[in-house]
Amino acid sequence: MGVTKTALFDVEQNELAVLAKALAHPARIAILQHLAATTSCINGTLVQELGLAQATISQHLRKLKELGLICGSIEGTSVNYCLDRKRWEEVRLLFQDFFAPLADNSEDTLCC
Amino acid sequence: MGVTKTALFDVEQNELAVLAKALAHPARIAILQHLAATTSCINGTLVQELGLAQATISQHLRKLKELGLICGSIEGTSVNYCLDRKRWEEVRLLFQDFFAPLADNSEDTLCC
DNA sequence: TAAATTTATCGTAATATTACGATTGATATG
DNA sequence: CATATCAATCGTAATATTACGATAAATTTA
Repeated sequence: MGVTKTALFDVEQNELAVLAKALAHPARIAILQHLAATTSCINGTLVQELGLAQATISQHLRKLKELGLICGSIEGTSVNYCLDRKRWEEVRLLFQDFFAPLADNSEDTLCC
Repeated sequence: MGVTKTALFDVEQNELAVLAKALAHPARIAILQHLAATTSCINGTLVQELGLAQATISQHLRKLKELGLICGSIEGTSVNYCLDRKRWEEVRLLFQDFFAPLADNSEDTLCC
């Protein structure tokens, strides 16, 4: 036990959950915000800015890379990371669609 | 070790991460989608629909309740759950703002 | 080539999450 | 009141996540 029962849910539900998991850590939120603001950065910069160990940052970057949210290109001895804007837009729309259904009929309060 | 270093990040980053964690499981996505579609439901219905054990569903519901996304009102021997629409809207805007910064300038591709 | 610099990966410890059976507590019904 | 019904909680096992030191791999520079 202790393992998510992926088979019980549909593709969209699993995809959303996996993406949410990628956002489920303040360091990864911070990394993405930083990339969105500066259009690029290197691992070393993040280590100084975030205050986590180099190995830890690298681990977070790998997770974001696995989901296609970012990519890195080697530049000398360092690596230049940036957002994958196409993927970013894709994910943005997925979350938008998830939250949309309730955006309009907010007048009837039901049990809350 | 193994515990998230919350103190290193600002309030918004931590809040987003905590909310993302709430969405980081397909069962909770499914529950929220269901509540958004039907305006209310009971634990028992979800047990049948999702195929997870009653205790597991209850655990997921508690997590969503803790974040204020849903609430339940007792109705006989069962509990009627529904979305907290005000909170839902709040969270929707938080994610919208998070994804917004990159929504426009998608023409320059950089390293990706 | 040797040393320095930078990132990735390995190994490991601490903690969190997921899942479920069993039990408890609360309300309805006979 | 006894029993049935339904959800919450407890206890526990399996797995995942987070963090970091140490080491490896790759590239630049002296």
